[in-house]
Amino acid sequence: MVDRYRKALQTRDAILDAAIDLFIKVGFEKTSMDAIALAAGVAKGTLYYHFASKEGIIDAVVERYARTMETRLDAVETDRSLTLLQKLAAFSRVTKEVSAATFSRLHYVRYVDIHQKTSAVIIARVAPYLARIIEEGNRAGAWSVGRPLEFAEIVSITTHELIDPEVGAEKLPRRIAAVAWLCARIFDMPLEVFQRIFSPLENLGKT
Amino acid sequence: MVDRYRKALQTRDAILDAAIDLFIKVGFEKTSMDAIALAAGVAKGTLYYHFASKEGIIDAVVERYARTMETRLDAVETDRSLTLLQKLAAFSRVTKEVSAATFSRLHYVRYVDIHQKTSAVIIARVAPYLARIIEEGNRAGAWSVGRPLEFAEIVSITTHELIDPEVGAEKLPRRIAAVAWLCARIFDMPLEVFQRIFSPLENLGKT
Amino acid sequence: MVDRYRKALQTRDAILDAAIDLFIKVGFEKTSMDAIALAAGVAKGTLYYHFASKEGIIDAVVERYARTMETRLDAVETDRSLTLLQKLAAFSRVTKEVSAATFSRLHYVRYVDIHQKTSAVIIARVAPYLARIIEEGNRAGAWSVGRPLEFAEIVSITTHELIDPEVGAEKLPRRIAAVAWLCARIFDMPLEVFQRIFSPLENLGKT
Amino acid sequence: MVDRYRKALQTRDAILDAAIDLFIKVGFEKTSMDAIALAAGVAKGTLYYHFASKEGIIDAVVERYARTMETRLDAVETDRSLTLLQKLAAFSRVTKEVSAATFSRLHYVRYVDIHQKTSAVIIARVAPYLARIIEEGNRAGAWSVGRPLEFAEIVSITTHELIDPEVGAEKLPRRIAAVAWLCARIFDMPLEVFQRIFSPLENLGKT
DNA sequence: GATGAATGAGGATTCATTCAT
DNA sequence: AATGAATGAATCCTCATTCAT
Repeated sequence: MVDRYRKALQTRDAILDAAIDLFIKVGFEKTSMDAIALAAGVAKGTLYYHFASKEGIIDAVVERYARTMETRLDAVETDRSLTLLQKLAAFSRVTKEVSAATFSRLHYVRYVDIHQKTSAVIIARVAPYLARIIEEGNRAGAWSVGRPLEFAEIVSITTHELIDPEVGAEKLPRRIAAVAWLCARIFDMPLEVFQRIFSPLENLGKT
Repeated sequence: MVDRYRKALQTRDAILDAAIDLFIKVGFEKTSMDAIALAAGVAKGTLYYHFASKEGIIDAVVERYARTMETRLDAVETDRSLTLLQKLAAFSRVTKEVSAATFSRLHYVRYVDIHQKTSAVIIARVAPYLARIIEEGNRAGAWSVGRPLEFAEIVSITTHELIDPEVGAEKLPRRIAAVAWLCARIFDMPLEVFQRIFSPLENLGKT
Repeated sequence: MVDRYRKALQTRDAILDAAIDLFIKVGFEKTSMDAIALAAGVAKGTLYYHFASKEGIIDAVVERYARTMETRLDAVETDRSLTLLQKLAAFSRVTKEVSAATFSRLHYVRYVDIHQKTSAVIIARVAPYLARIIEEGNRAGAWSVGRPLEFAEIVSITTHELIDPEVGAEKLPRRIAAVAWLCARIFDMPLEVFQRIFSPLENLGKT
Repeated sequence: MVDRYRKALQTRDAILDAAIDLFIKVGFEKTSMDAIALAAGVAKGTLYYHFASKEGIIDAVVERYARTMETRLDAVETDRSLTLLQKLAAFSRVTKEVSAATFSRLHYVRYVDIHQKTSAVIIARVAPYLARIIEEGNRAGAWSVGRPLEFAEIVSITTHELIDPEVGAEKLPRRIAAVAWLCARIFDMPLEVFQRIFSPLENLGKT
């Protein structure tokens, strides 16, 4: 009973793994269900046993990583040992890491639906974490940033968007520097603070 | 002779008009060449007389509007009667107008290629105009903004990206306010200046 | 032991009930085994425990109702208290009733196999009852009808076939009238006799 | 121009010919679009250039033969050189011939939609011809048949339906004899008249 | 300059059936 | 007696592209 169920979950995961891999490599539209089945080592029909459609697979993929992101950010948010700036740095690091592992790759899947779905996740489920950190700083008098949520959205999307290899990977360092400079102004803090915070981003393209 | 040539151009334009219309309405991928031919009132073969492929049509569409953008921004840039702030406002207004007419609509065409092509145009052919205005201000001592080109890219893409109806049209005013607030900080100028500059953006969604 | 056996029969019947319901609602071809299993509240594998195949289910469905028909018509045939005309009326009534409950519905299942199987049942297992009544009348001198079996087939199929809602329910009364008129001629009896016999048919469509 | 158009019509007809052939041989559902294309000697895409869908092909097939039927029956109806009985015989012969060539074959295509579509054609577009002949006879006093249209429907469908090889080809002669006997009674004419009229039907199964 | 008939590879989805448990 | 995960063959349809006229 239970074994059978567990086995099924494994199959489901194998499909998801194979799918995300192919989506990233050749794009969503150009990934056929045949290819996914082949890569996952299951029959094509099995795909439809576990997911309603190709669209359903993508939803599952996005959801799986949205969950990962939330779990990681929850840990940061509830960690009382961190200072505000450390939380900011942790936010940047975590989003960068999870993103590097999946989101940022998903982002380049040549399919607008995915693009929109990941953007939506970032806006709705990631940016709020950053916003809450900013608000905390506002209350504590560490800085004074207007429109925390909207600002968080801008920064989150911008780092997600501008750092697009296709637009020109060589520009990455200068862009990160620009974001750091921008944050320094906005938070009214020394440039070095944000240079340190954003420096890990530079490895992004090298995955 | 010339008439025939002119007629051909008209046909070409009719195809482009029909294409952009359909791309926006139902998306690029879901727009078939048949549908374009039907909407343009020409035979399917005619499409291939004027364009090498479906991809070629999209390139032509993007190019047509990149040209429009450049022409308009050239006029702003060479207008000696404008002050720096007026140029900033003019830049905002022009990009908004042309965008509203075509780019922003193209942007929502559900096809990553278009998305990337318009983003590329904004980065490579629109942002530099803004960067030059910022640099001019830097030189004139009107403000002091680091990394002008990268900053111009961020602002251009951000206004292009964040103001996405699908992400939530109701958030538009607050986001514009956030951008205005951000610029005020960056340029170190009164908030009202940028509120005035960005206020026309609010009508974007209402087209 | 017996309980288990009884339980199994209940499951079998539940499947049959669910199947006939779906066949009638959406047609045989469009009814998937999944749908039957779902509607019957059993697992898909159970279907194959009780029936060899989808085809097997339909045979069982047809057989179940052929049996019902025979049981009812046997009762009519062996009822010595009925006059010939009463038997004729009873035949009409019984076939109509059973048909209305199942056969006529089965008949509209959009699948030729079923259509043929029900027609075959009517020809081979229902018409003979009518034929024997006619022959009895021939022998008794009540009427003189040529080719009793073939005539019985024609009448049975005709009533089964012509009274097809899809062909036009509004024509039903006039068609029944035509059959009555035809029988009056054939049996050489007053029209009213058959008008009375066939009148219950008019409610057929209203089930 | 015109040549191209004519060629297209030929292609269309070739598809229709191939389709009807396969429908009859292996049934509608079991005839794949691939098979039709192969048999017609065209590419699969060509099928969809000429017909919207598989369903569309069947509609075209039915319509083509409905037209044939009408053309032939129009000729009979307007032929002033024929007596009433000759028209009756001609009706029987024509419907038999066209039916033998296509309709009756179509009728056995194992697909309810076709079955219904041909039945509908017989009811709506064939039976009325017979009804008009009967009415003419009623007016002329040649016979007195009640409910001419409904009677025409019954006879048309019956001959179409009962003469079903699958129900038992060996019963055909006896059934035709039964129909002849029935008509003799209904029209109140000598049996031989109708025996002569229906005799050509006996060859039906031998196609 | 324009046409439209023809192509054929490619892809998503359905579903009856099997079988280990 | 019953289950449900897994199968894979089968099928309809889409569509960018070609080319003779």
